[in-house]
Amino acid sequence: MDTAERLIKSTQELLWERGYVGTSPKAIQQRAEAGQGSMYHHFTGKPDLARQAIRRSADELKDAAERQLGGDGRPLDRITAYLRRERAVLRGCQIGRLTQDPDVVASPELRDPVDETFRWLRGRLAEVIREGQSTGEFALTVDADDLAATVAAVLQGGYVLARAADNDEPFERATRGLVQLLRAAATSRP
Amino acid sequence: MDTAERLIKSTQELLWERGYVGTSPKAIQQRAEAGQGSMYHHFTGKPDLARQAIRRSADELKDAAERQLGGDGRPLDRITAYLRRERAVLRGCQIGRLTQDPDVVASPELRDPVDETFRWLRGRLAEVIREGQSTGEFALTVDADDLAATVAAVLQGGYVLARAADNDEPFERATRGLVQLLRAAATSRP
DNA sequence: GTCTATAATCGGATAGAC
DNA sequence: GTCTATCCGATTATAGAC
Repeated sequence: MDTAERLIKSTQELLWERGYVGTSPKAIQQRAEAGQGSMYHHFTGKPDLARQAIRRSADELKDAAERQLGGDGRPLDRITAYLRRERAVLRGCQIGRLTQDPDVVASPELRDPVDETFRWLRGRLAEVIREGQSTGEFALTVDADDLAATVAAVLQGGYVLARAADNDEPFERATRGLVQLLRAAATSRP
Repeated sequence: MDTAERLIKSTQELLWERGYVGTSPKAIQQRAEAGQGSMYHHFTGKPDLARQAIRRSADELKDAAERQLGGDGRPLDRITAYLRRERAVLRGCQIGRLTQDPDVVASPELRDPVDETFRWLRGRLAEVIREGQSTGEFALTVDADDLAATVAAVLQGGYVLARAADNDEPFERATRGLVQLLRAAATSRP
């Protein structure tokens, strides 16, 4: 792995662990085992490096989500598989955590990939839900775009609750509660 | 309002806007219109001040939640009222945002009030849900503690999605989707 | 209680040598 | 491409005067 690549990877990790305001160029350089000169040769500065790291993380998140959502099972099973996927819960979401960073939301350059990622995720979830509505697996009484936002929110909120408790349990409860609700709602009479 | 009080209030606001790592003693002093000497006279340092500010915010959150959850309406209506309460969505949750702060989760002193707040909230929601299950408003097929976590997670995740989009819409969708699911699940046949 | 002075360290870079 | 030197402001205090 070359220097520029190591710098991006280190920045991804630090943004995940400490956020943008909590991450210094020096910390990035040390983790990447690169000198200051190298960093400022390959990137114009911290915002530039962060921009590229965030784009990389966004792509990784989309790929990982598509692995469950794009499967060939039934829609409800794919959503359930996505919710139940093995996750490092206490680390939180590398993209979602950036929404709490004042410097990220204030900068269009940094917020754009975050915005785009969740927009894509909600759209993709809504597609799967609509598919399930056409087969009768999902209740027709619930708007697909609303429900997609609910599913994405349970994950993001599950991370928040787990980190507050320093324990995976609230995350597991939140996702399990949602799956139970989805199953119960599927068989409902409008 | 005396100086110590203004310092706490300013710290609450800054923790909400910028988090712990993003908030400096100097910024707190300026917002409170207090000098350095005053701040270090009343508090031992930034962690002490943050601790007191977080406790204050936690109490405020609990009071606000209890206003809807402790009403005398039907359980489903109280949960719905809590979800639909007027909120400054784009500001996010003053307590939830702290879970993304590395220095907060690393310090028991600072994380404890956050943990306690969400523990209380989930417990309170579970009580209301159990009440609703006994009256048939909530499906018995769903575990009350799980569902309570789901409800809390939708709110916390709704904030995340809204801040990513710089728009209230995803929050409104997420909460609306949950309300629709709750209604649909209530009438389900196990 | 509040003020000003002082200080060690960090943050985020630029400049020029190699 | 990478290294070292240098810079200026911010961070998080402490000390002592008023």
